[in-house]
Amino acid sequence: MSVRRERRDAVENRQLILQTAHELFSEYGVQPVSMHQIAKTAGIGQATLYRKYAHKGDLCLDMLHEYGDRLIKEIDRYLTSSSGAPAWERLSGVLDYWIDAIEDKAELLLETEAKMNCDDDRGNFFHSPMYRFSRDKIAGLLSEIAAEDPATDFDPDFAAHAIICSMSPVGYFQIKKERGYTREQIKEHYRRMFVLTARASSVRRQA
Amino acid sequence: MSVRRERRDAVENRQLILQTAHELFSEYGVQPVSMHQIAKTAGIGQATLYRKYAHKGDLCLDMLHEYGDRLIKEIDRYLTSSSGAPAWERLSGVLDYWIDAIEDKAELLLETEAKMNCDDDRGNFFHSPMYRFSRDKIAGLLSEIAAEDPATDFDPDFAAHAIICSMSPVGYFQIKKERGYTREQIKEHYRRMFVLTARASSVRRQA
DNA sequence: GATGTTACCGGACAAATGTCCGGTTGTCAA
DNA sequence: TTGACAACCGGACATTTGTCCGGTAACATC
Repeated sequence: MSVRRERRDAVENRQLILQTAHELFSEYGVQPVSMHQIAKTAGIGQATLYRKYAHKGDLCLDMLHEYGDRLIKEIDRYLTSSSGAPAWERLSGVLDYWIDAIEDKAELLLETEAKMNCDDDRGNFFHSPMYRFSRDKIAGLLSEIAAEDPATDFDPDFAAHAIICSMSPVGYFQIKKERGYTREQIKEHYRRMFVLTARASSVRRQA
Repeated sequence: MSVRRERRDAVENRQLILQTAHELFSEYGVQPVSMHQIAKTAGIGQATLYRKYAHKGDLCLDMLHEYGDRLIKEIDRYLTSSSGAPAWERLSGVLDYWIDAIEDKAELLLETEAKMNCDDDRGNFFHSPMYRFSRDKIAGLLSEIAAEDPATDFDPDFAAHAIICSMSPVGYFQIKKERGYTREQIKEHYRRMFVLTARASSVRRQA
């Protein structure tokens, strides 16, 4: 049995769905727009929409992919251009990119996160390239930092996962609202929490 | 205008709802049970249920309160009994309690978390005593640890919030499933990540 | 170009979430 | 005790989510 590629009409419908959803979200916001409304506006059937996207979070995640690809490229470029800098500084930079992404795509990310307990792989943020890439890079940087400091023996992958989880949109906006922090202040807090400790022990080691 | 206490029939209904929900959840699990089913089984109207609980996550959070109160007491007792131990050890103990709670109440917590983007205060986990208490205690322990090590200058409250977020049920079960970790292995990972670093720098300082 | 297979289409259907409103009952004050 | 008010009650209703199935059209093969 040969691999059959997606039918042309299916591809067209996918484009149509993404474009329609984008327009509706731009006009009314993400939360108020229903799947029914998207299908109706796009002029397609309900099932056609649900066949492509298991739920709204899944659709939102797909809408984030383009942005995610761009983000991945940007972070990659940043890491290349700053490859001479110490690991803690590069880690700090990556976390900054991540926080900017949360602010830029708050609504889509919140919607995605809300439906993330789905056991199926589709529409699960943890299977997205954006998460995978970020976790790998953060883990790599943590490894570099750990290599300089023999006292730290945490698992870099686990730690990277924990760091990303600690930056979940709900948690981010919760503390931001509660304390009235600006985006830059939160970046600074994350730096102090995850980065400066590493840097400090590294500096202390050199002394 | 005097403060009017909850009407007797309202109190009775609340008890009835909690008991009915508990029975249904025990028999079928949390996710498969609908609000309609709960109301019908309890023999009350749909609106009566929704008046008390804005959504299923809100109901789950209320069901967690009894457990949460017990947890708070346990942690408090533990902290009192181990007040002589170093701060990093007590922090480790608190995190263990928290992970046990995630495992014990996985379903209810996942349901609560899924509906947490609600802007209204009702049914928001971040306003629960369980979260407040844990954050305060963790922040206090972090302060103690930081006091011993002048190199760390993170904000204890912010750090405590980040630690709790990093332990969100979805993230917890994601990494657990992906790696096939046991509960004890994850506890160990969190220890290494958040506790041993502090301990190490403290030991290094003494040397 | 004809043909069989197969994925796709979308309206209709089922079920869950969330809201409204006329009727009822507990509670407070007189 | 009684009357008035406010909170509560619950069935019916509206909206949203998610699924089924008969019909249609694209793609591979001949």
